[in-house]
Amino acid sequence: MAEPTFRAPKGTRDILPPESGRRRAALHAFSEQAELAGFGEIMSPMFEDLGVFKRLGESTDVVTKEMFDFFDKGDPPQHLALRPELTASVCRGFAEHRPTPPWKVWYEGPQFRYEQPQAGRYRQFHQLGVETLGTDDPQADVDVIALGWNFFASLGLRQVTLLLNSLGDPTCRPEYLEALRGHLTDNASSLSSQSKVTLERNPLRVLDSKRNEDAEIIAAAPLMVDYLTDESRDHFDAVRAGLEQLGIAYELSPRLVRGLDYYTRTTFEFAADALATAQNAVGGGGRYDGLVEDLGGPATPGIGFALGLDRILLACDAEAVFPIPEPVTKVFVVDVTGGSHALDVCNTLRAAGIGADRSYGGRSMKAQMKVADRSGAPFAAIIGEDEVAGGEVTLRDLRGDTGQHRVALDNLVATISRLLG
RNA sequence: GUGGGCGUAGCUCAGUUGGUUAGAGCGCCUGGUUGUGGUCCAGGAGGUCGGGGGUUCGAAUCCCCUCGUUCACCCCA
Repeated sequence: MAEPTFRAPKGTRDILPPESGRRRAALHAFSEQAELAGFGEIMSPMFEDLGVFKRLGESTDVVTKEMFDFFDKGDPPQHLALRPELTASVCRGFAEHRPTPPWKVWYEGPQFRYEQPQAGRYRQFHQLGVETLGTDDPQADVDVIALGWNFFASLGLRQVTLLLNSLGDPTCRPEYLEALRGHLTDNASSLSSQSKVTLERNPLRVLDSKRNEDAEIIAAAPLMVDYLTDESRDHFDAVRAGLEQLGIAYELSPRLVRGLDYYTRTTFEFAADALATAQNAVGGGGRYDGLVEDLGGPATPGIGFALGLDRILLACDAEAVFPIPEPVTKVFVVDVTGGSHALDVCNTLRAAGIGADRSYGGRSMKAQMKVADRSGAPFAAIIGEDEVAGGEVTLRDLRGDTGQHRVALDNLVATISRLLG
């Protein structure tokens, strides 16, 4: 294959029609549900001061080695980074604008991480998310989780598992970390070399390891849930009760830790069981009760999630649900008199809200009919010398067996509206 | 960052032990008598066989390097 001069950068891709229409439909479904649940959209910058993301944690790979960072042309230059996620931006925005809590926002957009691409993993990927800041009511957690759950269901996905855990709070976590570190250190000689390194940085992360040699030690490790303070325990129980009240099935996953260090208490992940790849997490989130304060704002609790649109659509493919939407073109105008009548007719139909398209370049009727067929439009409006003379078009049913008949130009919009029901 | 698979027309792929102008299907274009698609038929366009170097009389086919892609580790959505 002759190499094109340029191609989309590694880990990025062009989303072409009609697949792009499917993504837009998914985005629309999400925004609609978020708005119904009282969330308003936040549109934040694609890049931020690097410091905003550094607050995500010094031991997270997202921060330490996956950042697309650069310096601007200022004097002195500012160290900026393309956003690797949006929770930090939302919290920065909260700290900056001080909206009245509770502040409920949703977002969608591309995020960037400098990683090796693989199945379901891209350097530019699209996330949908919500954040509720300013309340630590466990029912806010439930509302957030339910929104994600219902969104998956609305797409038709059935094989999604909600994994739930609590990562404790600043009071009980240190005690647990000490116990965990003790256990892992005692068994360090059997741990994989990578996990030994991870143990130094952040023992919690060792629980994430998929390496066989670590499995036994991880299975025997102490669990956070056994160390929760009464307060965190009560919160966790209330979240579980709320989910049960709404009939949302969840699976307790006591070793679920998340890749960002800011999480506290409620932590969850949506796993797409239909995906056979290593990346089957289609969404994840939790509480981050200290993040706003870290970013210079008032102490503010928060809960939210981010869903990966790219993976969600892969999961839809795997479950054969949420197909590409029907084409918008309802009438394909075939004009064999040169094309200027198609110009008028298309313009009229479009003004009336009826999707209309045509071909260009004065092609033969046969060629134009072929394009009409391919367009998916249910009707072709044919214009030849006869029709022009009579102020009419020939309306042909391309999908059914109604045949074709002449329609006066003045009645075209009404006729098609009636036929489309 | 580490390791494996793969790179032949727009797409999916054939290319026999290295041997003449590199093939198929789909898609695309043009026709099949004067204005009609989805079926059928006939033509046609389109490839420096990812790139570079080497071995050879001769390489898509063998060797080396490189780039791209893909999967996995890591990490995460």
